[in-house]
Amino acid sequence: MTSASEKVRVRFAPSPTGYLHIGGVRTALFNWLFARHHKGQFILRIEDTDRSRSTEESIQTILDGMRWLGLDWDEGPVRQMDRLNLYKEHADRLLKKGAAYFCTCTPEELDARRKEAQAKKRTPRYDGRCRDHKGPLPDRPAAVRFKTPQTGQTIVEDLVKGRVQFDNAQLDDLIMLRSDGVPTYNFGVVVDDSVMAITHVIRGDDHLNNTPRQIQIYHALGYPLPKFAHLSMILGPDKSRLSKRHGATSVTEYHDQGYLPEALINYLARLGWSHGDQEVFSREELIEKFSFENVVSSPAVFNPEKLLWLNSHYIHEGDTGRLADLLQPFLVGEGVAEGRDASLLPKVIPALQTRSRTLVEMAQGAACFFKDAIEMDAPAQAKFLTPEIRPLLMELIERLNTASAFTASEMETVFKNVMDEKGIKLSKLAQPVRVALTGRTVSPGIYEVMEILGKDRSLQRLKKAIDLIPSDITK
RNA sequence: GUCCCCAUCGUCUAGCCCGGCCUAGGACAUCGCCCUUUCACGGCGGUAACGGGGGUUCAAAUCCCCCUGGGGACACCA
Repeated sequence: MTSASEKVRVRFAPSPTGYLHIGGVRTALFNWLFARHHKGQFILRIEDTDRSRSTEESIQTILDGMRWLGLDWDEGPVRQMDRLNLYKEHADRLLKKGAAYFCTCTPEELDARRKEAQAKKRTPRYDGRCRDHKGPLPDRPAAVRFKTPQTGQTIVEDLVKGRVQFDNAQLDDLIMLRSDGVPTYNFGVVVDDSVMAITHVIRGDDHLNNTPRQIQIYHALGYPLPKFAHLSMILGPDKSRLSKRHGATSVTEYHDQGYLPEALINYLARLGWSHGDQEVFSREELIEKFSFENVVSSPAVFNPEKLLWLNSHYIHEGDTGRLADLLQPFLVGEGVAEGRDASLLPKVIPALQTRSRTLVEMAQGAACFFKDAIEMDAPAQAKFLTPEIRPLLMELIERLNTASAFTASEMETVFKNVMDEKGIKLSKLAQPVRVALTGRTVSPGIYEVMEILGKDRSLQRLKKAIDLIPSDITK
């Protein structure tokens, strides 16, 4: 598709003003997939020119998130604040050409005019009053504005949206350099994308309106245009732009809630892109199959349920050893002392894989195998550890004591015998035992649980459970 | 207020570009059944959509126009 001479170079350019947003991740992912598909380069650029809001901490969060998801970059992170002279040089070029000019309007003045326009329901727009200012350079701090062509049209050929037309009369003169010499977004991107030889600008479609202005800057600078691809927004359930009030929107939260990176990647890839009816994709398949041909142009509602389903899918299929590693911190989170009885993990994890949708759930289910004192779920206790079950449990303990071996199959035999003799169903016995042994109503198969726990701990817990049963004075 | 984008089941989407194979397919969720003398997993089946109106055409989810609805942008934020 793309010849070797025009090697694909794309970039993800977040502004470090907060956490790494799920929408940002999707943009990063599409960039990354496109780069990897074309064996091109993926570059990370930090757009930190908003000095009041950018933080080091945020940069760190972004890098961590990218690493967690395996979105590795080939160059960077490049920081815009490290290259101020680059923007200044470019601004000077335009100033010299007469394609830009100094503007001495103060932010306060501009703000007041804008507010007034909005109040009068008029289009807020810079009126160009400094545009034709002649004479000596201003003696007070001045911003540099771009002299946007006021006639004709600018056409954006977009890989996702198609051909989009804008009247230049619609555009006003944007500020390129603030009065302190720091570039604004629209100027910074153009300079950097040009200098960094970016071939495809893939970003959120909230930037589509900025594109004609940027195209004019490319023209003025004499730089070739990259290809553009504007991805539709990710929406919340109420169809407004996905934000914090819709729930978790930061990658960190998904990590902390026990999601697997491959689940998030898979989910986000399918949000706005498809490959026929396929739902589950490995990273390699994604790289192989990704193309803008199949990127959808309409916005998509974020569906946490489906993400959860994918996560459970990947947990079901996951490699035990890897899951064991990933689970570790979550076990600690459940109060299991670090590095404890790690030898049980190879048995515990497979037993829990089909009943855990997240690593948090898995850790919750696993905790009872590692702790001395289990946490008893109160409703479960009330429901299943009842006086009428006491004799059955006592009988069971008796039999287990004399069981030849403490294996799952032997357990089954013991249970069978009790059931036959007492004429009860397994469900009658299994749930109370489950609660006694794990403190919960959901656990691996009950025989399996006993085998993993072993004879001593199993019997101990059963006895303890009997002690918890209220005495049967009413009967 | 101006400009831009978008419009298939509740949700993600296939189909649309190159009209007929669409009595519109898949997935998540939901409902029901089955499997399991345990909790899950799993299997099977059901409910559910082309926003409205005009064209064009023998034929429109598919092409054109309008309306409506939703989203976004209009900063010395990005």
